[in-house]
Amino acid sequence: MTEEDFLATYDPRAFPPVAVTADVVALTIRDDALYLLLIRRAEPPYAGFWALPGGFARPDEDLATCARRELAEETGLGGERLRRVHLEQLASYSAPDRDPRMRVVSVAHLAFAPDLPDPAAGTDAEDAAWLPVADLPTRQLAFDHTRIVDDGLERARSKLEYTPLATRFLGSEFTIGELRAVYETVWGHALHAGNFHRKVLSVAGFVESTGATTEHGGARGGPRARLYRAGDARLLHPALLRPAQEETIR
Amino acid sequence: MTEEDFLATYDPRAFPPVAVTADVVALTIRDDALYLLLIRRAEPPYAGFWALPGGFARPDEDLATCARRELAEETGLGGERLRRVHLEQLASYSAPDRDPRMRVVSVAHLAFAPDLPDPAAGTDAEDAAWLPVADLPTRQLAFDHTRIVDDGLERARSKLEYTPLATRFLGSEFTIGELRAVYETVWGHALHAGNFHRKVLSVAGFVESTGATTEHGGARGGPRARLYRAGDARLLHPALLRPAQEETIR
DNA sequence: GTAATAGTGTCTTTTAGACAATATACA
DNA sequence: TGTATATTGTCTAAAAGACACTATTAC
Repeated sequence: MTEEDFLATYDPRAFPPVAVTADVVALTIRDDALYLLLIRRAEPPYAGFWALPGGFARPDEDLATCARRELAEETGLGGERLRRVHLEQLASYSAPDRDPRMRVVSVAHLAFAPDLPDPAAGTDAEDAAWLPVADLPTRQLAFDHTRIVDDGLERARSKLEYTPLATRFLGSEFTIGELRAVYETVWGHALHAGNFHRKVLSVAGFVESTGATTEHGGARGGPRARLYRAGDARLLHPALLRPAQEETIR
Repeated sequence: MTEEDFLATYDPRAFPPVAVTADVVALTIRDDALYLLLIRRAEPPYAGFWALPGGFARPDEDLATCARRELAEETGLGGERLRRVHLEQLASYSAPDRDPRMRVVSVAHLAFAPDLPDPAAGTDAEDAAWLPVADLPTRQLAFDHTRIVDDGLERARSKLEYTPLATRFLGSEFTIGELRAVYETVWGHALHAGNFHRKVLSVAGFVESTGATTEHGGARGGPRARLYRAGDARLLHPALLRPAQEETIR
């Protein structure tokens, strides 16, 4: 053990300063497309670039709390509606040069939200917006946020497979067709309506019936659909797997 | 936006100091039991307690590098043998009071290693040891390390389901029976030998034959077994699922 | 020989997926 | 009326799991 190591064990203050931020990859679905909450940076570094919402942890809060606070501030959301947003830790990003100002370790989080009002209304009018994920390849995000978003999207796709979190993109009551639209939007391809329907109902605790149906049929015709709410399962068993993509396996 | 927030955006140095450590939940298998690498702390806080190996990130290294360095230092491992150890990020732990000295955010990592020589030999003879995971309930670990270990164990169990990482607990060549023993040890229950055998061989890229067999049969009899090495799959498809435990689903 | 293990065969059950049919409601 | 959608039915294929059997080797 070097003397430096010993000192480190003995007193962490001996080490150079590090800042820790919580950043949030917040996803929602609008018009059958996936949207991501982004903030346009006003100040350098990366002034003018879009970046993930996030900020430095306050002394008295853990990073999950920090992430939820940042999300509340940027979306203008609060109370029950904020509580319905799913928030989980994604991963930490710690490349020494990822922020030119100083050493900043980011603990990224992933959020699933139902369609929300546009931000900035209630907030201090920063330039915050829900942008279509499909447009991201044409934009360069600040810092390493492109990588973080990619990781978040992959985690989201994966989470829909074995958890009931797809329901978090919807209101408290929804139809099987709306739930299928969430899967199709996040996974990016069409699913067979009949098989999906049967599968969802066969997984214990995924959804439970409300007994009611929609007021009207679909916009382009069709019968009224039954309404469901999220069930009590935390995991889907058996899971709802994406068709295997050979590329991702090897 | 409060002035404090603005300042934070503008200059992270305005925030109180935080230290960032990489801690490692390093697992190995000995005698059909799961072992965890622990360090006995010499200094307060938690002097005399067992703790996860870990330490503060140096200015020029990211946390994965830091975790691998810590693992190398504590195991006395290096070169090819260290490279064969699987290391992945687990999660970050950030409760404000998790370290009484100051704010310390830990980015925990998870490592799978083949059976290794006992530590301390080559190193600076700290009190480091591989301890049976089964004994942990009787020990109180330092800080929030019990929680971190629990999360690591659950991640390990889950990873064996859909990745070929079980092979990382073994040498470069192994029998199907040895691979099955890894699953049985990590999952904590017996598997059907015949069905496991067929399943492993049926998953593309999980293992590939070396053409050779073991020199001798099993210690208690039986034919020589064929030898395999890890294949090129990164994911198992279809996955090798644990029997569903009703408790974990709800 | 006895016992244990490797590896294979076979059958049943579960699940996934393709495809079809029917009923409902919008335009 | 024509079309889109919800829901259910049916059949096939893939996979999981139970169980049995043979061959090989340690002792």
